[in-house]
Amino acid sequence: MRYEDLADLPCSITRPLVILGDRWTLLVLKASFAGVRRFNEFQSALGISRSRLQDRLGRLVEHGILDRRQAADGAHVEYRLTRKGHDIYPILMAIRDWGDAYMAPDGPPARYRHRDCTGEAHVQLTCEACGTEVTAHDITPEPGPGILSHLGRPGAELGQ
Amino acid sequence: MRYEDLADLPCSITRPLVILGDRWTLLVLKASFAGVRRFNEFQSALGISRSRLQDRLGRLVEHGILDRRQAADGAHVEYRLTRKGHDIYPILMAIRDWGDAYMAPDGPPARYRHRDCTGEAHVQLTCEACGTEVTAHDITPEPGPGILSHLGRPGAELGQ
DNA sequence: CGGAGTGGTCTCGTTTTGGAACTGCCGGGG
DNA sequence: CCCCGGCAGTTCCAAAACGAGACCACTCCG
Repeated sequence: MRYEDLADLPCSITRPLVILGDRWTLLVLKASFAGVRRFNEFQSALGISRSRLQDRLGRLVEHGILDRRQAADGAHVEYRLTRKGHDIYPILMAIRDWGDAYMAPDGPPARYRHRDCTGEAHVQLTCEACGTEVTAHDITPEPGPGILSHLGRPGAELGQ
Repeated sequence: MRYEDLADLPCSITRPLVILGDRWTLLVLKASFAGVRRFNEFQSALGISRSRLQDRLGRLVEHGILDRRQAADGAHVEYRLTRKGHDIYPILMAIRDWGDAYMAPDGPPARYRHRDCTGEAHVQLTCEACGTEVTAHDITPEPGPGILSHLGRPGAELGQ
């Protein structure tokens, strides 16, 4: 089985991971959220090779996560987050919370503050019905509507 | 620069990504949360090659995310999530929320319900001071204590 | 025109990956 | 006891992904 075929599985964790879950993609997006927009800027900020960066940016544009456009002065190109790309932020913040908890022995390298009140922002997994914060132990997955069209398909035994 | 050297940067997004951000690692963890514990079970659930699975499991054990132990019957090996591994769940749920929003045209393939009240669980990025939900636009990163020890180091220009 | 800066491409040697065959271990049944 | 099947883990090789650097085409600016 090829890795890309996983994108056909009816799983909302697997499908994004086929796009985002490789060596550089989420780091490129992290730079995007930090305000990086230009090719050379990405390259020097991340230390990624040019050909790899080209590949990753192209893939993100292809999936509608970044938008590639000529800048106002016409002299260079800009890669900017789309709405879809902007909504990836909670994923990066969830990673950061875990990194702060387990990989930052000297304390958090950065604080991510709410601009309005200077409080720190954190990710919470909450139940939309009762509002309490939940963990993996409190969750039971069950089939949803999106799985119906996949029931009799080949490969349906993979994933959950 | 080698990819693994990124782990030295003082950034709580970059450091976890060096461990978790490759082709299979988060999918292995997704299977773990779904109750998969045995080598062959991981392999048939994911379609990953045996050598790759061996590498990924070993790396996760090495980082204290999974615990490798002999099962009670002594006949086989089990890989179970540690506390550190268990805390990765919000990352997967953030990915799922995004996947449900943008990669599930037929609706969510699965619902993740709160066992106590059957409400659905979702990830929120909230300000711990004022309690409101925030997005990337509302956040201003600033230096934290963990960055001090890295100020004069080589490579400090990378990251943000 | 010439030089600097841009995004992007090409090539080459290295590393990572996928697939499948193979090993060694253990328990159960004859 | 021996054989067999299932298990985790290893080894091998071809293919794909990768890093580094040279190279190209274009645009602005003087």
